[in-house]
Amino acid sequence: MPEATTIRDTVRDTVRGVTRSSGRGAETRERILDAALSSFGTIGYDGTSLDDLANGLGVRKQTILYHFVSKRGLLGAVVDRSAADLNAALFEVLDGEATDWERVEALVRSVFRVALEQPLLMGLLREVSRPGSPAAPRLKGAMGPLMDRAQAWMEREMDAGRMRRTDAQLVLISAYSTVVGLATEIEVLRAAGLEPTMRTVATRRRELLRFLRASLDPQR
Amino acid sequence: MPEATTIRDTVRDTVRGVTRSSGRGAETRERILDAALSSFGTIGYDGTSLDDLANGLGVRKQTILYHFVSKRGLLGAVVDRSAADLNAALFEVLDGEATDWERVEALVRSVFRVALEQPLLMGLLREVSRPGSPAAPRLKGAMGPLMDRAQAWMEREMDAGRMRRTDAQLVLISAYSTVVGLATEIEVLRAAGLEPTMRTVATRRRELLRFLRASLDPQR
DNA sequence: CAGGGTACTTACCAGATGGTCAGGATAAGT
DNA sequence: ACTTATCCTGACCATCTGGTAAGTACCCTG
Repeated sequence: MPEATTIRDTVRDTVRGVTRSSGRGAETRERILDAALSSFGTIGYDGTSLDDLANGLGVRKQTILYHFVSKRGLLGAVVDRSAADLNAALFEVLDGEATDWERVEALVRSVFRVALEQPLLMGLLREVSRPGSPAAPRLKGAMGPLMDRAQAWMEREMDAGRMRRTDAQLVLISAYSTVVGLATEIEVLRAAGLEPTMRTVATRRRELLRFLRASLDPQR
Repeated sequence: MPEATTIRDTVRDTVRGVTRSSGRGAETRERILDAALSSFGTIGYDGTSLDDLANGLGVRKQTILYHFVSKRGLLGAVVDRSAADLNAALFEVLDGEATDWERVEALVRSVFRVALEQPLLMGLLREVSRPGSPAAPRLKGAMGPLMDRAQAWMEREMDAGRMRRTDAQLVLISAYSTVVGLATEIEVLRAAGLEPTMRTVATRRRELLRFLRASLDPQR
């Protein structure tokens, strides 16, 4: 368990979120972030104890505080990194060559891919988008630019008549909550004893696309 | 975990949990349940402190523990009462005279009415349908009969050819998660600075009905 | 080899938390 | 008047919480 920090991990760590000095501790830092994401996303922020988190990692609690100053700081870092992951996936599509309806479809597929590959991230989103969450403003700040960009694009499409004129923000939030709701749904399915299949997810995706088409397609 | 208490206490608690002699303390008990529902549904179970809860009621923490033995006991009582409210609303429809598709619509409208009248209840559902929630099995037990009844009815309809044959449980869970997701959505809307309107809710309801029709209508 | 920065730890703590225990007040039965 | 049951409270406590302070071990640089 002690796992003496081997010396040669030095530079080979790809720092994902905020650029951080890539020393020996970079790996530990990432491991803490991973565990924290998992814990926050399942048992919640209040339900997570730094001691438990540290024990699960074979590390002392003070190591966590060394890297992230405070518990809130840790939550902030987790939110930032997760938002960065989401942003990367979505900006890629927004910058891509797909246009019009294809782009909407590509966005939806991209989000669902992330949701499937990183279910923990969805759990975090659900936890953080709670009214009293300490990280709600942080999430808003981290996701804001993406939302603004998407909204601006939609409004350009509407101006050009390629999209039906509606409240872009409302549509975006509906789509967002559908995806986050999917995470809940999967958990409820598990609780009911059913192992969620691809079918559930595919159905939900089809539903969302149908909703978007109904809201946005100028032909209807 | 002494957990002992006297036999008399145990019996008394059990009795109090189910029926509830209408003594002087009944009012206090209900007030505690109301406040607990509100607190659990917003800041969550772990985020709720018995001291704070009691202070908000102008009562000592021991009063809460007197009525509900433990914090978990309080959560259990809150879940039970909320589930009873939901059950009452839905069984009324299931026992009503509406048939076939009308009954499905009546059920959906009934659920949405409850969600609008008691948003706190939706918050509780979201909190409790979390993977690690201490009340997850309790909720399952309290809502199980209703789900079973609905599922049985759907399967009868399928046998009679009035409903397309699908996995009834899957459809029910999807509908459930849509409704609970609505609560989240409203909160996110608030966080984004938009005051949620009737329109949001109506849109979601229409969407859910469309999904159900697509899943169940034998004509399609 | 001295000095400094990084990564991590041991020791410790003040406050909050859920919970126990021993009552006190009031009303109702006998 | 005595008991009994219900409802509520003050005093107290073990435990856990996030957080501080002061090291220790290690590498890199001069």
